[in-house]
Amino acid sequence: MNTLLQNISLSISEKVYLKNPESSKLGQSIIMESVNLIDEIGFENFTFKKLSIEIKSTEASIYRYFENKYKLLAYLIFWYYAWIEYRLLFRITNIDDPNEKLKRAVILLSEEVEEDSTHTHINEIKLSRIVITESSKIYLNKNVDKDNSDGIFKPYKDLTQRISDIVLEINPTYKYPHMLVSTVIEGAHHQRFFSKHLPRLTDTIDGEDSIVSFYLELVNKSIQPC
Amino acid sequence: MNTLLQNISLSISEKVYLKNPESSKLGQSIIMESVNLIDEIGFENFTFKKLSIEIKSTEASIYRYFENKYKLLAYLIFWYYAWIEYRLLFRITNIDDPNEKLKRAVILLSEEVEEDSTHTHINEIKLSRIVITESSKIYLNKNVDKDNSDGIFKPYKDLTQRISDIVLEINPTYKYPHMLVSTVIEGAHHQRFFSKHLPRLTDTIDGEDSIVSFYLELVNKSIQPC
DNA sequence: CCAAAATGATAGTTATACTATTAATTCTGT
DNA sequence: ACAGAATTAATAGTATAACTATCATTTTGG
Repeated sequence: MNTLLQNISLSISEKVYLKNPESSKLGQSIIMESVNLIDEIGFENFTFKKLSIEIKSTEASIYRYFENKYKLLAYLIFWYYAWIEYRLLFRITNIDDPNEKLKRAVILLSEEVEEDSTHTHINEIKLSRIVITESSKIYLNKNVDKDNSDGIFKPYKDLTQRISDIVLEINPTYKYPHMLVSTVIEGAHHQRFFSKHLPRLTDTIDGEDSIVSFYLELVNKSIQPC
Repeated sequence: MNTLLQNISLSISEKVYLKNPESSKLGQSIIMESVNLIDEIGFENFTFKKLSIEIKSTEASIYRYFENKYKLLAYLIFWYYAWIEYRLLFRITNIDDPNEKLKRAVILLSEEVEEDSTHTHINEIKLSRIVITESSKIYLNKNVDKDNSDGIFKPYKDLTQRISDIVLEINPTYKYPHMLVSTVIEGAHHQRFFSKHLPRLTDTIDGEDSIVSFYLELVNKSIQPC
């Protein structure tokens, strides 16, 4: 998988960048260091000025790649979702039982990312923490409709659609496949955050990842026709 | 209920304000107009400068009530959750069947707010839109642990706890009551937002509020011991 | 090796997020 | 009703963020 990942490039809408950061050393270091810096100081405190110091470049140069820091964040988030979809395909190839496919999908969506494929210049562990804390900021704003019509949410929609299709394979009459899947994706992020910072909103059980267990059970029961 | 609401004051941690906005005309107009302004232009574009113009006062005066705009937002969000808990108590008094109580709670959490009690100086319809779009911004940041230790999240935790208790009345062995309830609260907000801006992530069904139906079914099935 | 493209260095603009000071107004208790 | 206290208004000022513009320097590809 790692060897494949370095050869394919995850497709992200051209509307999120002015110049493809994959296309140059500088662009790649913008991506790599922005992940480190956002993870460290949080998106609110993150500025292009600070990033330019980290990468020993200038604000103006970063602005040649991204219009503003929200677009850069969008790039990172959608890179992540494209990466998740890519891993999903890997985990379900050659599996025929749709129940098993769905189980693997839900685990992928709700488990903690611990794997950092050293073959990309992005630290996936840090990026997954950024996704948990910052991802909603790319759509919870007044630009969402324009961004959506620019197609930037495609990787997210594609992932949701793909898993919804598995749900419908199991139960073609289930009425809310997309809501179920987007509830799991967003919910898993929230529960991860809550378990760390607001544990009273969650339920911890020794010796198990209760976020994974919770969503596995929730999805299973929800799609039963009973 | 409205007559009661004007007499009780919803309890919000004193840590979110410097001076209680309920205690003066100026404070009340800060609250009232901030709801109008945030709903209109979004929290990112909202500034104390703009608010001061709306209320025909000054930035400095607003700063005497709230440390910064995040604290003001926190005040609004927790006012909302305290209001929701208050309405919950009203809707479930004299109901004995825990299944009916839970049903009413889930409806309250997932339905659209259409009721504006003219007896408060807060427009609840606008506030509910603010909660949908902006509420996560009060905890998805680097201050969350300090804010939490200041107790500002209490109204949210109280509401979650109260509904979790109903879940446990129905099924005392259910392992994830808090996660289920917080998933419904946050999820309902997200689904409301998606249905308006990213409908591909949801499922719309003619003639019904599919967000309410989805969460009613999800909760019901999840807590079945089967 | 030369031209074009990319990057760096620097400066400047506007807006935000505050803090400080003093004057004017309003409230409170006797 | 009035003095003193508290609150609010008016104004100014600082630091930083979020850009834009210009020109010099470096890198790269044919």
